[in-house]
Amino acid sequence: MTVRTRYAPSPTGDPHLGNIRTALFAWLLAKHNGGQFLLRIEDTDRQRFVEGAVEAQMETLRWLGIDWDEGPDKGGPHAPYTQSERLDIYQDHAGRLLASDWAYRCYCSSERLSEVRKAQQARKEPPRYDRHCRDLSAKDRAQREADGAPAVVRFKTPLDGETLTHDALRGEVPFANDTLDDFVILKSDGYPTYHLAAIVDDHLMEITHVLRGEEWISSLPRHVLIYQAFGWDPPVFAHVSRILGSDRAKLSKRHGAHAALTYREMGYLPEAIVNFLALLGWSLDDKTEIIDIDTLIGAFDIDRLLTNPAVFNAEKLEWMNGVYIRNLSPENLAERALPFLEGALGRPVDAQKLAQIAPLIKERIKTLKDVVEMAGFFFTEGPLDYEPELILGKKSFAGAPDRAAQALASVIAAVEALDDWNHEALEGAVRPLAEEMGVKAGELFAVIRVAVTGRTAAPPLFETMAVLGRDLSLERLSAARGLLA
RNA sequence: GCCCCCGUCGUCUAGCGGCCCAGGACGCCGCCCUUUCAAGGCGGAGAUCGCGGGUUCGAAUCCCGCCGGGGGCACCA
Repeated sequence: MTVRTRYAPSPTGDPHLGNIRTALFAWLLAKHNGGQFLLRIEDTDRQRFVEGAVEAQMETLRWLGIDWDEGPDKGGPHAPYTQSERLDIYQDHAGRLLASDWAYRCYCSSERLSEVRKAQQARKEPPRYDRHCRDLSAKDRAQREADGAPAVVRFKTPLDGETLTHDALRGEVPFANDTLDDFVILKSDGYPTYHLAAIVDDHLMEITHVLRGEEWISSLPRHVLIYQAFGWDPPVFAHVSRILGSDRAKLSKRHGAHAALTYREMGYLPEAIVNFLALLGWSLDDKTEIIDIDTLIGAFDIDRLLTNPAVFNAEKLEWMNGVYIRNLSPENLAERALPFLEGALGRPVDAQKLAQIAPLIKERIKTLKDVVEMAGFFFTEGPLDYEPELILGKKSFAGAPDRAAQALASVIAAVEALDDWNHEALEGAVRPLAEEMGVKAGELFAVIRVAVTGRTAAPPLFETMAVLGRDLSLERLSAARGLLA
Protein backbone atom coordinates (compact mmCIF):
# COMPACT_ATOMS: atom_id res chain seq x y z
CA MET A 1 0.00 0.00 0.00
CA THR A 2 1.26 3.42 -0.91
CA VAL A 3 1.93 5.68 2.02
CA ARG A 4 -0.10 8.85 1.80
CA THR A 5 0.21 11.64 4.34
CA ARG A 6 -1.13 15.11 4.54
CA TYR A 7 -0.74 18.53 6.04
CA ALA A 8 -4.14 20.00 6.74
CA PRO A 9 -3.87 23.50 8.15
CA SER A 10 -6.76 25.79 8.83
CA PRO A 11 -6.27 29.19 7.24
CA THR A 12 -6.46 31.16 10.45
CA GLY A 13 -3.03 32.77 10.36
CA ASP A 14 0.60 32.26 9.46
CA PRO A 15 2.02 28.79 9.98
CA HIS A 16 4.43 28.65 12.86
CA LEU A 17 7.35 26.36 13.48
CA GLY A 18 5.27 23.75 15.27
CA ASN A 19 2.87 23.40 12.36
CA ILE A 20 5.68 23.22 9.92
CA ARG A 21 7.56 20.60 11.86
CA THR A 22 4.48 18.38 11.81
CA ALA A 23 4.16 18.99 8.08
CA LEU A 24 7.84 18.16 7.64
CA PHE A 25 7.51 14.88 9.51
CA ALA A 26 4.47 13.93 7.44
CA TRP A 27 6.31 14.86 4.26
CA LEU A 28 9.42 12.92 5.28
CA LEU A 29 7.31 9.88 6.06
CA ALA A 30 5.75 9.99 2.60
CA LYS A 31 9.07 10.62 0.86
CA HIS A 32 10.83 7.90 2.79
CA ASN A 33 8.26 5.41 1.60
CA GLY A 34 8.00 6.70 -1.92
CA GLY A 35 4.45 7.79 -1.24
CA GLN A 36 2.46 10.97 -1.64
CA PHE A 37 2.06 14.03 0.46
CA LEU A 38 -0.95 16.25 0.12
CA LEU A 39 -2.07 19.65 1.19
CA ARG A 40 -5.62 20.16 2.31
CA ILE A 41 -7.16 23.37 3.56
CA GLU A 42 -9.50 22.99 6.51
CA ASP A 43 -11.53 26.15 6.29
CA THR A 44 -14.73 25.01 7.93
CA ASP A 45 -14.81 27.88 10.38
CA ARG A 46 -15.92 30.90 8.43
CA GLN A 47 -15.46 33.21 11.41
CA ARG A 48 -11.81 32.50 11.86
CA PHE A 49 -10.81 32.64 8.22
CA VAL A 50 -7.89 34.98 7.63
CA GLU A 51 -7.31 36.54 4.23
CA GLY A 52 -4.03 35.44 2.69
CA ALA A 53 -3.51 32.59 5.15
CA VAL A 54 -3.77 29.89 2.51
CA GLU A 55 -1.11 31.59 0.45
CA ALA A 56 1.08 31.95 3.55
CA GLN A 57 0.83 28.22 4.18
CA MET A 58 1.84 27.39 0.64
CA GLU A 59 4.58 29.99 0.54
CA THR A 60 6.12 28.58 3.71
CA LEU A 61 6.09 25.03 2.38
CA ARG A 62 7.56 26.13 -0.92
CA TRP A 63 10.31 28.07 0.79
CA LEU A 64 11.31 25.01 2.78
CA GLY A 65 11.12 22.69 -0.20
CA ILE A 66 8.21 20.71 1.20
CA ASP A 67 6.33 19.97 -1.99
CA TRP A 68 2.91 18.39 -2.25
CA ASP A 69 1.58 15.97 -4.83
CA GLU A 70 -2.04 16.96 -4.50
CA GLY A 71 -3.50 20.17 -3.20
CA PRO A 72 -5.90 23.04 -3.73
CA ASP A 73 -3.67 24.71 -6.29
CA LYS A 74 -2.74 21.65 -8.29
CA GLY A 75 -5.74 19.40 -7.93
CA GLY A 76 -5.52 15.63 -7.89
CA PRO A 77 -7.70 12.52 -7.96
CA HIS A 78 -9.61 13.58 -4.86
CA ALA A 79 -10.19 17.23 -5.66
CA PRO A 80 -11.27 19.63 -4.37
CA TYR A 81 -8.73 19.93 -1.53
CA THR A 82 -10.41 22.82 0.19
CA GLN A 83 -13.05 21.77 2.65
CA SER A 84 -15.38 24.67 2.05
CA GLU A 85 -15.74 23.32 -1.48
CA ARG A 86 -16.70 19.87 -0.25
CA LEU A 87 -19.75 20.75 1.82
CA ASP A 88 -22.08 18.40 -0.06
CA ILE A 89 -19.74 15.51 0.71
CA TYR A 90 -19.90 16.15 4.45
CA GLN A 91 -23.63 16.70 4.38
CA ASP A 92 -24.06 13.46 2.53
CA HIS A 93 -21.94 11.63 5.09
CA ALA A 94 -23.76 13.21 8.00
CA GLY A 95 -26.94 11.97 6.35
CA ARG A 96 -25.58 8.46 6.25
CA LEU A 97 -24.86 8.56 9.94
CA LEU A 98 -28.35 9.87 10.58
CA ALA A 99 -29.78 7.04 8.52
CA SER A 100 -27.79 4.38 10.34
CA ASP A 101 -28.79 5.87 13.70
CA TRP A 102 -25.22 6.89 14.53
CA ALA A 103 -26.28 10.50 14.70
CA TYR A 104 -29.26 12.67 15.46
CA ARG A 105 -30.42 16.19 14.92
CA CYS A 106 -30.20 18.49 17.93
CA TYR A 107 -32.25 21.65 18.28
CA CYS A 108 -30.75 23.04 21.47
CA SER A 109 -29.99 26.72 21.39
CA SER A 110 -26.53 27.90 22.24
CA GLU A 111 -28.10 29.73 25.20
CA ARG A 112 -29.43 26.49 26.62
CA LEU A 113 -26.12 24.79 25.99
CA SER A 114 -24.10 27.35 27.88
CA GLU A 115 -26.56 27.27 30.76
CA VAL A 116 -26.23 23.52 30.98
CA ARG A 117 -22.46 23.88 30.98
CA LYS A 118 -22.55 26.55 33.64
CA ALA A 119 -24.71 24.41 35.90
CA GLN A 120 -22.42 21.43 35.42
CA GLN A 121 -19.38 23.41 36.30
CA ALA A 122 -21.09 24.77 39.39
CA ARG A 123 -21.69 21.17 40.41
CA LYS A 124 -18.03 20.41 39.58
CA GLU A 125 -19.07 18.06 36.87
CA PRO A 126 -17.32 17.75 33.55
CA PRO A 127 -18.96 20.15 31.12
CA ARG A 128 -20.59 18.25 28.32
CA TYR A 129 -23.77 18.05 26.32
CA ASP A 130 -26.62 16.58 28.34
CA ARG A 131 -28.03 14.63 25.37
CA HIS A 132 -31.26 16.51 25.60
CA CYS A 133 -32.21 15.84 21.97
CA ARG A 134 -30.86 12.32 21.78
CA ASP A 135 -34.10 10.65 22.70
CA LEU A 136 -36.64 13.12 21.45
CA SER A 137 -39.87 11.43 20.49
CA ALA A 138 -40.73 11.20 16.84
CA LYS A 139 -43.55 13.62 17.47
CA ASP A 140 -41.34 16.25 19.14
CA ARG A 141 -38.81 15.87 16.44
CA ALA A 142 -41.38 16.31 13.72
CA GLN A 143 -42.69 19.39 15.50
CA ARG A 144 -39.25 21.04 15.64
CA GLU A 145 -38.63 20.29 12.02
CA ALA A 146 -42.02 21.71 11.09
CA ASP A 147 -41.15 24.84 13.06
CA GLY A 148 -38.01 25.10 11.01
CA ALA A 149 -35.89 25.15 14.15
CA PRO A 150 -32.17 25.39 13.41
CA ALA A 151 -30.43 22.14 14.09
CA VAL A 152 -26.99 20.63 14.30
CA VAL A 153 -26.16 16.99 13.79
CA ARG A 154 -24.60 15.24 16.75
CA PHE A 155 -22.79 11.93 16.84
CA LYS A 156 -24.46 9.29 18.98
CA THR A 157 -21.64 8.26 21.25
CA PRO A 158 -22.10 4.87 22.96
CA LEU A 159 -23.18 5.37 26.55
CA ASP A 160 -20.89 2.75 28.02
CA GLY A 161 -18.04 0.47 27.15
CA GLU A 162 -14.75 1.82 26.00
CA THR A 163 -13.10 2.85 22.79
CA LEU A 164 -9.66 1.53 22.18
CA THR A 165 -7.45 3.93 20.31
CA HIS A 166 -4.02 3.40 18.95
CA ASP A 167 -1.22 5.91 18.58
CA ALA A 168 1.89 4.84 16.71
CA LEU A 169 4.13 6.50 19.29
CA ARG A 170 2.26 5.77 22.48
CA GLY A 171 0.59 2.45 21.80
CA GLU A 172 -2.94 1.67 22.87
CA VAL A 173 -4.86 4.25 24.82
CA PRO A 174 -8.32 3.20 25.97
CA PHE A 175 -11.00 5.79 26.62
CA ALA A 176 -14.15 5.11 28.64
CA ASN A 177 -17.10 6.05 26.47
CA ASP A 178 -18.95 7.66 29.36
CA THR A 179 -16.32 10.39 29.44
CA LEU A 180 -17.27 11.34 25.91
CA ASP A 181 -20.33 13.31 24.91
CA ASP A 182 -22.43 13.61 21.80
CA PHE A 183 -20.30 16.00 19.81
CA VAL A 184 -21.44 18.08 16.88
CA ILE A 185 -20.43 16.82 13.45
CA LEU A 186 -22.48 19.19 11.31
CA LYS A 187 -23.10 22.77 12.33
CA SER A 188 -26.39 24.57 11.81
CA ASP A 189 -24.92 26.55 8.95
CA GLY A 190 -24.34 23.31 7.07
CA TYR A 191 -20.59 23.28 7.61
CA PRO A 192 -19.00 20.21 9.15
CA THR A 193 -16.87 20.33 12.27
CA TYR A 194 -13.27 19.13 12.20
CA HIS A 195 -14.33 15.76 13.59
CA LEU A 196 -16.45 14.93 10.58
CA ALA A 197 -14.57 16.72 7.84
CA ALA A 198 -11.10 15.44 8.71
CA ILE A 199 -12.21 11.84 9.06
CA VAL A 200 -14.27 11.84 5.87
CA ASP A 201 -11.50 13.48 3.90
CA ASP A 202 -8.72 11.33 5.28
CA HIS A 203 -10.70 8.29 4.28
CA LEU A 204 -11.76 9.53 0.87
CA MET A 205 -8.28 10.82 0.13
CA GLU A 206 -6.80 7.49 1.14
CA ILE A 207 -4.56 8.88 3.83
CA THR A 208 -2.60 6.06 5.47
CA HIS A 209 -0.80 7.96 8.23
CA VAL A 210 -2.14 10.93 10.11
CA LEU A 211 0.49 13.04 11.81
CA ARG A 212 -0.98 15.86 13.84
CA GLY A 213 -0.45 17.84 17.02
CA GLU A 214 -0.87 16.10 20.35
CA GLU A 215 -3.73 18.43 21.25
CA TRP A 216 -5.81 16.05 19.13
CA ILE A 217 -5.14 13.04 21.27
CA SER A 218 -8.18 13.54 23.44
CA SER A 219 -10.35 13.67 20.33
CA LEU A 220 -8.96 10.41 19.03
CA PRO A 221 -11.71 8.21 20.50
CA ARG A 222 -14.32 10.36 18.73
CA HIS A 223 -12.50 9.88 15.49
CA VAL A 224 -12.13 6.16 15.99
CA LEU A 225 -15.85 5.98 16.72
CA ILE A 226 -16.64 7.77 13.48
CA TYR A 227 -14.51 5.31 11.54
CA GLN A 228 -16.41 2.49 13.21
CA ALA A 229 -19.75 4.08 12.43
CA PHE A 230 -18.86 4.31 8.75
CA GLY A 231 -17.33 0.85 8.78
CA TRP A 232 -13.98 2.19 7.63
CA ASP A 233 -10.48 1.19 8.67
CA PRO A 234 -8.74 4.00 10.46
CA PRO A 235 -5.28 5.15 9.33
CA VAL A 236 -2.20 5.04 11.53
CA PHE A 237 -2.28 7.96 13.95
CA ALA A 238 0.84 9.58 15.32
CA HIS A 239 0.47 12.56 17.60
CA VAL A 240 3.46 14.84 17.55
CA SER A 241 4.43 16.81 20.63
CA ARG A 242 4.60 20.53 20.92
CA ILE A 243 7.43 22.97 20.48
CA LEU A 244 7.81 25.17 23.52
CA GLY A 245 9.41 28.56 24.07
CA SER A 246 12.42 29.05 26.31
CA ASP A 247 10.12 29.51 29.30
CA ARG A 248 8.50 26.16 28.54
CA ALA A 249 5.33 27.94 27.52
CA LYS A 250 3.70 27.48 24.16
CA LEU A 251 5.79 29.07 21.44
CA SER A 252 4.39 32.50 20.67
CA LYS A 253 5.32 35.97 19.53
CA ARG A 254 6.82 36.62 22.91
CA HIS A 255 9.62 34.21 22.07
CA GLY A 256 10.67 36.26 19.09
CA ALA A 257 9.64 34.80 15.83
CA HIS A 258 7.07 32.10 15.70
CA ALA A 259 5.79 32.47 12.16
CA ALA A 260 8.04 30.29 10.04
CA LEU A 261 8.38 32.86 7.28
CA THR A 262 9.92 35.45 9.56
CA TYR A 263 12.97 33.20 9.70
CA ARG A 264 13.38 33.82 6.02
CA GLU A 265 13.33 37.54 6.69
CA MET A 266 15.88 37.08 9.44
CA GLY A 267 18.29 35.46 7.01
CA TYR A 268 17.91 31.80 7.84
CA LEU A 269 18.48 29.20 5.15
CA PRO A 270 15.56 26.86 4.48
CA GLU A 271 17.83 23.82 4.63
CA ALA A 272 19.02 24.87 8.08
CA ILE A 273 15.45 25.33 9.30
CA VAL A 274 14.50 21.91 7.96
CA ASN A 275 17.53 20.25 9.54
CA PHE A 276 16.92 21.98 12.85
CA LEU A 277 13.21 21.22 12.94
CA ALA A 278 13.81 17.58 12.06
CA LEU A 279 16.00 17.29 15.13
CA LEU A 280 13.32 18.63 17.43
CA GLY A 281 11.65 15.44 18.53
CA TRP A 282 13.51 13.15 16.19
CA SER A 283 17.10 12.03 15.88
CA LEU A 284 19.16 10.09 13.41
CA ASP A 285 21.50 8.57 15.96
CA ASP A 286 23.53 9.54 18.99
CA LYS A 287 25.80 12.04 17.25
CA THR A 288 24.75 13.36 13.86
CA GLU A 289 23.58 16.96 13.80
CA ILE A 290 24.08 18.15 10.26
CA ILE A 291 21.87 16.10 7.97
CA ASP A 292 21.11 16.94 4.37
CA ILE A 293 17.63 16.46 3.02
CA ASP A 294 18.35 13.23 1.14
CA THR A 295 19.84 11.62 4.21
CA LEU A 296 16.85 12.83 6.19
CA ILE A 297 14.44 11.23 3.76
CA GLY A 298 16.45 8.04 3.67
CA ALA A 299 16.66 7.74 7.43
CA PHE A 300 13.35 9.15 8.63
CA ASP A 301 11.52 6.73 10.79
CA ILE A 302 8.31 7.33 12.67
CA ASP A 303 9.54 5.05 15.45
CA ARG A 304 12.24 7.52 16.39
CA LEU A 305 9.77 10.31 17.00
CA LEU A 306 9.67 11.49 20.59
CA THR A 307 6.53 12.11 22.58
CA ASN A 308 7.87 14.71 24.97
CA PRO A 309 7.71 18.41 24.12
CA ALA A 310 10.83 20.18 22.90
CA VAL A 311 11.98 23.63 23.84
CA PHE A 312 12.98 25.77 20.90
CA ASN A 313 16.69 26.56 21.17
CA ALA A 314 17.29 29.67 19.06
CA GLU A 315 21.07 29.69 19.67
CA LYS A 316 21.44 26.24 18.26
CA LEU A 317 19.45 27.20 15.19
CA GLU A 318 21.76 30.15 14.71
CA TRP A 319 24.81 27.93 14.97
CA MET A 320 23.35 25.47 12.51
CA ASN A 321 22.52 28.25 10.07
CA GLY A 322 26.17 29.31 10.29
CA VAL A 323 27.27 25.80 9.42
CA TYR A 324 25.08 25.80 6.34
CA ILE A 325 26.29 29.24 5.31
CA ARG A 326 29.91 28.14 5.56
CA ASN A 327 29.15 25.18 3.32
CA LEU A 328 27.75 27.40 0.58
CA SER A 329 29.81 28.18 -2.50
CA PRO A 330 30.74 31.87 -2.86
CA GLU A 331 28.35 32.25 -5.77
CA ASN A 332 25.51 30.60 -3.92
CA LEU A 333 26.08 32.64 -0.79
CA ALA A 334 26.20 35.82 -2.86
CA GLU A 335 23.00 34.97 -4.64
CA ARG A 336 21.14 34.32 -1.43
CA ALA A 337 22.53 37.28 0.45
CA LEU A 338 21.98 39.73 -2.36
CA PRO A 339 18.37 40.64 -1.48
CA PHE A 340 19.37 41.45 2.08
CA LEU A 341 22.17 43.75 1.00
CA GLU A 342 20.10 45.43 -1.66
CA GLY A 343 17.27 45.87 0.77
CA ALA A 344 19.51 47.57 3.29
CA LEU A 345 21.32 49.70 0.73
CA GLY A 346 18.24 50.56 -1.24
CA ARG A 347 19.93 49.94 -4.56
CA PRO A 348 21.13 47.08 -6.76
CA VAL A 349 24.33 45.29 -5.84
CA ASP A 350 26.75 43.53 -8.15
CA ALA A 351 26.41 39.81 -7.50
CA GLN A 352 29.86 39.07 -8.83
CA LYS A 353 31.47 41.47 -6.45
CA LEU A 354 29.53 39.94 -3.59
CA ALA A 355 30.72 36.50 -4.66
CA GLN A 356 34.27 37.80 -4.53
CA ILE A 357 33.70 38.98 -0.97
CA ALA A 358 31.83 35.86 0.13
CA PRO A 359 34.92 33.85 1.12
CA LEU A 360 36.03 36.68 3.38
CA ILE A 361 32.81 36.83 5.33
CA LYS A 362 31.26 33.38 5.23
CA GLU A 363 32.73 32.19 8.49
CA ARG A 364 31.90 35.46 10.17
CA ILE A 365 28.17 35.51 9.61
CA LYS A 366 25.41 33.48 11.14
CA THR A 367 22.53 34.70 9.02
CA LEU A 368 22.25 36.13 5.54
CA LYS A 369 21.20 39.38 7.09
CA ASP A 370 24.59 39.67 8.75
CA VAL A 371 26.16 40.52 5.38
CA VAL A 372 24.77 44.00 5.76
CA GLU A 373 26.88 44.54 8.86
CA MET A 374 29.85 42.50 7.79
CA ALA A 375 30.19 43.58 4.17
CA GLY A 376 28.17 46.76 3.78
CA PHE A 377 31.29 48.94 3.70
CA PHE A 378 32.43 47.21 0.52
CA PHE A 379 29.47 48.71 -1.27
CA THR A 380 29.39 52.27 -0.02
CA GLU A 381 31.35 54.93 -1.82
CA GLY A 382 33.70 57.42 -0.23
CA PRO A 383 34.75 57.81 3.39
CA LEU A 384 32.98 56.01 6.18
CA ASP A 385 31.09 57.41 9.10
CA TYR A 386 32.60 56.54 12.49
CA GLU A 387 33.90 58.14 15.66
CA PRO A 388 37.55 59.28 15.33
CA GLU A 389 38.33 57.65 18.71
CA LEU A 390 37.65 54.31 17.07
CA ILE A 391 40.82 54.72 15.04
CA LEU A 392 43.01 55.24 18.06
CA GLY A 393 41.86 52.14 19.83
CA LYS A 394 42.86 51.31 23.36
CA LYS A 395 46.55 50.53 22.96
CA SER A 396 49.60 52.39 21.62
CA PHE A 397 47.62 54.99 19.75
CA ALA A 398 45.14 55.73 22.48
CA GLY A 399 45.18 59.45 23.19
CA ALA A 400 47.81 60.00 20.51
CA PRO A 401 46.05 61.23 17.38
CA ASP A 402 49.24 62.82 16.07
CA ARG A 403 51.10 59.55 16.06
CA ALA A 404 48.16 57.80 14.48
CA ALA A 405 47.94 60.42 11.78
CA GLN A 406 51.64 60.03 11.15
CA ALA A 407 51.30 56.29 10.97
CA LEU A 408 48.50 56.63 8.45
CA ALA A 409 50.66 58.96 6.38
CA SER A 410 53.43 56.36 6.28
CA VAL A 411 50.97 53.67 5.32
CA ILE A 412 49.56 55.80 2.54
CA ALA A 413 53.02 56.50 1.20
CA ALA A 414 54.09 52.88 1.31
CA VAL A 415 50.96 51.63 -0.30
CA GLU A 416 50.74 54.29 -2.96
CA ALA A 417 54.05 53.13 -4.33
CA LEU A 418 52.77 49.62 -4.99
CA ASP A 419 52.63 48.42 -8.58
CA ASP A 420 50.36 45.50 -7.83
CA TRP A 421 47.41 46.06 -5.54
CA ASN A 422 46.97 42.62 -4.05
CA HIS A 423 46.91 41.39 -0.50
CA GLU A 424 50.41 39.92 -0.45
CA ALA A 425 51.92 43.14 -1.76
CA LEU A 426 49.88 45.23 0.67
CA GLU A 427 50.93 43.19 3.65
CA GLY A 428 54.53 43.20 2.45
CA ALA A 429 54.47 46.96 2.34
CA VAL A 430 52.65 47.64 5.59
CA ARG A 431 53.92 45.03 8.02
CA PRO A 432 57.53 46.33 8.13
CA LEU A 433 56.20 49.78 8.94
CA ALA A 434 55.01 48.65 12.33
CA GLU A 435 58.50 47.70 13.40
CA GLU A 436 59.86 51.04 12.24
CA MET A 437 57.23 52.76 14.35
CA GLY A 438 57.93 50.57 17.31
CA VAL A 439 54.37 49.20 17.57
CA LYS A 440 53.01 45.73 17.17
CA ALA A 441 51.81 44.89 13.69
CA GLY A 442 48.35 44.19 15.03
CA GLU A 443 48.06 47.64 16.50
CA LEU A 444 48.97 49.32 13.24
CA PHE A 445 46.57 47.06 11.38
CA ALA A 446 43.82 48.03 13.78
CA VAL A 447 44.20 51.68 12.83
CA ILE A 448 44.05 50.86 9.15
CA ARG A 449 41.14 48.54 9.68
CA VAL A 450 38.94 51.22 11.14
CA ALA A 451 40.00 53.64 8.42
CA VAL A 452 39.02 51.34 5.56
CA THR A 453 36.09 49.46 7.06
CA GLY A 454 34.78 51.77 9.75
CA ARG A 455 34.74 48.78 12.09
CA THR A 456 36.99 47.17 14.68
CA ALA A 457 35.86 43.70 13.72
CA ALA A 458 36.07 43.01 10.02
CA PRO A 459 37.24 40.51 7.42
CA PRO A 460 41.02 40.04 6.99
CA LEU A 461 42.52 43.47 6.40
CA PHE A 462 44.69 43.10 3.32
CA GLU A 463 42.24 40.93 1.44
CA THR A 464 39.65 43.51 2.25
CA MET A 465 41.80 46.31 0.88
CA ALA A 466 42.54 44.27 -2.21
CA VAL A 467 38.83 43.95 -2.94
CA LEU A 468 38.17 47.56 -2.05
CA GLY A 469 40.70 48.64 -4.65
CA ARG A 470 43.41 51.21 -4.71
CA ASP A 471 41.31 54.35 -5.07
CA LEU A 472 38.72 53.66 -2.40
CA SER A 473 41.32 52.38 0.05
CA LEU A 474 43.51 55.43 -0.36
CA GLU A 475 40.54 57.74 -0.15
CA ARG A 476 39.47 56.25 3.16
CA LEU A 477 43.00 56.22 4.52
CA SER A 478 43.37 59.92 3.71
CA ALA A 479 39.98 60.72 5.17
CA ALA A 480 40.97 59.00 8.39
CA ARG A 481 44.21 60.98 8.57
CA GLY A 482 42.21 64.14 7.99
CA LEU A 483 39.90 63.22 10.82
CA LEU A 484 42.81 63.09 13.23
CA ALA A 485 44.49 66.30 12.17
C1' G B 1 -14.02 18.84 38.49
C1' C B 2 -13.23 14.75 34.86
C1' C B 3 -10.11 12.48 30.96
C1' C B 4 -5.42 12.08 28.51
C1' C B 5 -0.21 12.97 27.52
C1' C B 6 4.79 14.08 29.14
C1' G B 7 9.32 14.13 32.86
C1' U B 8 17.96 12.15 31.01
C1' C B 9 23.25 18.17 31.70
C1' G B 10 20.47 25.39 31.08
C1' U B 11 18.59 23.63 25.97
C1' C B 12 18.21 19.71 21.77
C1' U B 13 19.15 14.69 22.42
C1' A B 14 21.59 9.10 22.65
C1' G B 15 19.96 5.26 25.71
C1' C B 16 15.03 0.53 24.66
C1' G B 17 18.20 -4.74 31.74
C1' G B 18 24.63 -5.36 32.28
C1' C B 19 28.80 -1.83 26.83
C1' C B 20 26.40 4.09 31.20
C1' C B 21 29.25 6.18 38.63
C1' A B 22 25.17 8.12 31.43
C1' G B 23 27.48 9.46 25.12
C1' G B 24 26.94 13.61 21.33
C1' A B 25 25.40 18.76 20.05
C1' C B 26 24.23 24.12 21.17
C1' G B 27 25.55 27.52 24.81
C1' C B 28 29.30 28.63 28.69
C1' C B 29 34.68 28.67 30.54
C1' G B 30 39.99 27.94 29.48
C1' C B 31 44.17 27.04 26.07
C1' C B 32 46.09 26.86 20.97
C1' C B 33 46.01 29.18 16.07
C1' U B 34 45.86 34.42 14.74
C1' U B 35 46.30 41.47 12.00
C1' U B 36 40.61 42.29 14.56
C1' C B 37 36.27 39.40 14.63
C1' A B 38 35.05 34.81 13.41
C1' A B 39 35.98 29.87 11.91
C1' G B 40 38.93 25.70 13.42
C1' G B 41 41.72 22.43 17.04
C1' C B 42 42.26 20.78 22.11
C1' G B 43 40.51 20.62 27.10
C1' G B 44 36.89 21.77 31.11
C1' A B 45 32.61 22.73 34.14
C1' G B 46 27.65 20.96 33.70
C1' A B 47 22.52 15.26 34.70
C1' U B 48 21.32 12.52 42.77
C1' C B 49 18.48 9.85 34.73
C1' G B 50 11.35 14.28 38.58
C1' C B 51 10.59 11.67 43.66
C1' G B 52 9.48 7.14 46.52
C1' G B 53 8.72 2.12 46.56
C1' G B 54 9.12 -2.57 44.23
C1' U B 55 10.85 -6.69 40.39
C1' U B 56 15.91 -8.48 39.34
C1' C B 57 22.39 -11.01 40.71
C1' G B 58 21.98 -6.16 38.12
C1' A B 59 17.35 -0.45 36.26
C1' A B 60 17.84 5.74 33.18
C1' U B 61 15.81 1.34 30.97
C1' C B 62 10.26 -3.18 33.63
C1' C B 63 5.89 -2.47 37.47
C1' C B 64 3.17 0.61 41.17
C1' G B 65 2.36 5.16 43.75
C1' C B 66 3.33 10.29 44.20
C1' C B 67 4.88 15.06 42.57
C1' G B 68 5.60 18.49 38.69
C1' G B 69 4.51 20.32 33.69
C1' G B 70 1.26 20.30 29.48
C1' G B 71 -3.19 19.29 26.65
C1' G B 72 -8.48 18.33 26.11
C1' C B 73 -13.59 18.71 27.96
C1' A B 74 -17.07 24.47 21.79
C1' C B 75 -22.24 24.85 16.31
C1' C B 76 -12.55 26.30 16.86
C1' A B 77 -9.35 23.70 14.40
